[in-house]
Amino acid sequence: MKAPTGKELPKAYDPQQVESRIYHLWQEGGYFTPKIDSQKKPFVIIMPPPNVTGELHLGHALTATLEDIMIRWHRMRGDPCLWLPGTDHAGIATQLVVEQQLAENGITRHDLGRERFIERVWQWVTQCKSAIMEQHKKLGVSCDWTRECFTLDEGPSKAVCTTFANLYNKGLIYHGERVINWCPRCRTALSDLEVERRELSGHLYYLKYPLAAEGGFITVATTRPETMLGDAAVAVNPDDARFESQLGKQVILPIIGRLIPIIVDDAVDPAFGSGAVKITPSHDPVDFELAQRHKLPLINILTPEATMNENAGSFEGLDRFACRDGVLSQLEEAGLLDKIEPYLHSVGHCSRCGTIIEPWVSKQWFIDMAPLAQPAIQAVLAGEIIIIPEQFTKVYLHWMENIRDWCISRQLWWGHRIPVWYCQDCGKLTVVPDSPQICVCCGSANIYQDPDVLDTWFSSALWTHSTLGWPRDSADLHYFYPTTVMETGYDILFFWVARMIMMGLENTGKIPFRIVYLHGLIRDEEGEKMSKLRGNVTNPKTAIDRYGADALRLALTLGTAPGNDIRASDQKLAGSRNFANKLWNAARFVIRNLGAEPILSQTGGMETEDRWIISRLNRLIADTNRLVEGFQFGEAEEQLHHFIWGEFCDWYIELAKIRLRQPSSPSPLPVLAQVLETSLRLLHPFMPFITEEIWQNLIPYLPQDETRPSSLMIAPYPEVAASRDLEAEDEMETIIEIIRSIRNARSQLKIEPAKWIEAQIYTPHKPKVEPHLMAIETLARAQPLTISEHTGGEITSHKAMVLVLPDAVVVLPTATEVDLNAERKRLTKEIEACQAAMASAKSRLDDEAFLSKAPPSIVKREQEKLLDLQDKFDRLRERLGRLSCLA
RNA sequence: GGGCGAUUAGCUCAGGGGUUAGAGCGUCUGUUUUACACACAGAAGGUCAGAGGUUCAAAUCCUCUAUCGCCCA
Repeated sequence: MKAPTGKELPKAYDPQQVESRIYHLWQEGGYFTPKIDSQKKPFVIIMPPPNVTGELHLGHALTATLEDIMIRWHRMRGDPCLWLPGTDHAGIATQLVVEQQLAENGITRHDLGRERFIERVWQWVTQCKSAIMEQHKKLGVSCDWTRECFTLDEGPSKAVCTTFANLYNKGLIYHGERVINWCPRCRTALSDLEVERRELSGHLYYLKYPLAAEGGFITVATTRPETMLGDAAVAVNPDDARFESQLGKQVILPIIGRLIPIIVDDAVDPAFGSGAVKITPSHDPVDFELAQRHKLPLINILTPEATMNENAGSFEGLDRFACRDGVLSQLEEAGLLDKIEPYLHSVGHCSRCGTIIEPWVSKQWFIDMAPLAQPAIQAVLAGEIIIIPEQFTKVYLHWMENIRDWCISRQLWWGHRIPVWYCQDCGKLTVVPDSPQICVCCGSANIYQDPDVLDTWFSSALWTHSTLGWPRDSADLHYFYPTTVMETGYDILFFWVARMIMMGLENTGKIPFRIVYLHGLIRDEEGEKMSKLRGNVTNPKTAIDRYGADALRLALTLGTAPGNDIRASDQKLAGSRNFANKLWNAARFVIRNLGAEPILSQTGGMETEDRWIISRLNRLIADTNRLVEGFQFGEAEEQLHHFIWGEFCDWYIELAKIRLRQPSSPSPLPVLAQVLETSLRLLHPFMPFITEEIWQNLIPYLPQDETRPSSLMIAPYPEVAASRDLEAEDEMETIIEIIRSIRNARSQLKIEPAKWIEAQIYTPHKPKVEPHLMAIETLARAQPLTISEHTGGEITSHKAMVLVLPDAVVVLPTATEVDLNAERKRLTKEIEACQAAMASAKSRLDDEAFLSKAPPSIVKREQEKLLDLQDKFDRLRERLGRLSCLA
């Protein structure tokens, strides 16, 4: 055994002095890297890779905390644990960040050219990745840094190309002309999910289109009048009688002068606007489909920058919104603007840069999702994959059942280049995972690669298996796949989780994970979503520097439920820091006393309070394990908090102090040490730094144990060692109640804290209470203190205050300041409350239905309750009666 | 338009058929009591949004209403 150093711990816990030192200790120990043991089932989490767009925010900190809790818990339980970290290249978002940096110097990416721009992005990425890693380390995450991955690494890139080629060969990836969401600022296509719809108050413009053959007009309503330049038809609902006479006729498209037909289609809603709608196949997804059905021409009027092109006639070169004004004024001059109504409509915005997106026809790559969705739906329906909290299952299924094709090509420079080569000789496509030298059809070397890149989420969708080596048949893939838990925010259920399930099943034939755990969003104190725009983003580093990593972890997760949003605040951080300090000082007390008694013996008897705290500890162990197993981390933390602060510190340590002062009874030190050590292990997954630091300080004083590991993080997680000691719990409950009642009375009587007060205890449970007289005396400051089996009926002094408890009556005979009226009032109030409780118990017990239908245990409990109440009621009545006699 | 969730103490939230509904923070009163003032002791504070229903029993399950929030079209 190492000799106790006798060095005192600092008076307050200072995380800054501890955390980085402890993290190094763990890293040097190599505890983060799992050992593959074919006999054991591994526990695996693939970390959601943060974007390399900047530093981590509190949402990432929450993700990392929850995952670290699970990983540390499983690791301590002896499971081989892989927690694989990584980062995401985040194509459009990262490109935007670097473009903004360039813009500060007045440069665009086009000034640099593709190659130099990419170099520039890599510089940024390198710096960003290390910043993210540092932040994660500050938070204490125990992930396996030796397996860290980046989406653009060779392995994951190989997975991307392989998947693309496979899906292409199966006919599930196709190249096609569709109306997609186009961001004119990013100059790229976006998927439907990357479009954020915002309600805007705009206008509904009613335009009059002249009929070609005769006089008159047909009126159409639109929110985007400038698109009329690309109109190919006017459509009405076939059942709409208002337009019967105009069917099959042609109208002259104003400004342009093109002749376009009036057609019928079921898709037209007769209730919208005038009932007739303009059809712009190139600039509206619904119109596009309608145009396909009616073989209407596609007339594209926009450039990629959303200025008007040559098809817009005299408006060529004008910005889309300037063009709107121009079109409106020309129509007005021509008397063709019927009316304008205010109109609330939802407008798509680029979720990255906020620019209003333009539905735009273009040739893009798509994945046909429906065939991939089917097995992914089945996996969840069959319970192979479980979603927590459960209510998101419905959301998932609904989205999957109505899934639409996914536009995966992006006109960006940063990302996985699409593995498609076009032959300039035969015009055919070569789609292979490896860079080909020649066309697979004609053998020509005259081929060039598609300039576009893939949606970032395409590579993210492969993350659970591409990080483990797929498409190679690697040892990691064999052992760690399928992974166990996918823990992430509910906001990327569709973006990521759903797609991972589909692609995991498609590529490996197996589900990618068994459990999806979705956490809520972090909000600020006012409940606002955190965003850079609002400027309410907290950097985890700031919080850690001020309060410590453990405090941040606890503040983010204490008392929270899965899937619920979380409000972050300084108050919560301070509360968590206070708890850390409380634990620190409890440990300080224990260690100081252990130091005074160099040899710690495990022998010696146990007092009731020892049995009590150990029984409570066993209950805590059972609860904690049950709750963590059930993903109820916030609740588990609450139980730990309650035990350590409310039971161990408030009662057990206070009781132990009394025994340490007069060493005749068995020493509480073994129990103090045992309870502290076990609590540290229980708390470690949640607050790893402080628990490790205390543990390292504590173990030199503990009995030597060859099996004890060198770090708390690999010590075994506590398991229930003994059944509850209900006798001890009951006894201590009585003692605590007596102490509380005297303290309460002292406070009511305004007795100075330092002053001793005489107290008499009357109880039929004298043997139970008697051994604790010293504790009651000290903690309630009651002296002289006597105990008797009599009922207390002989109290005659009107000065006395009588406290009626379930197991005892406590009399304070010299409570000189007792106001008789106040005392009568107090007793009457207690009697009333007692009566009310009795009445409810009685009415239940009088109810035949209750007696026959309720479980016997409930009935029995109710009977006991009534007896106790009756007893208390009698004693209260008796006391009140005597008081009345005195008055 | 469709769907999901929330409504519990002044605030932030747990709890999800079975004692008299909990925690943290805040408030009030007192205290340097030798681990801790980042603390201790005590107290006040709730018709569990409203209305129906199911049940021996509802904060908890069902229906409707109101308010707020989110997702999908």
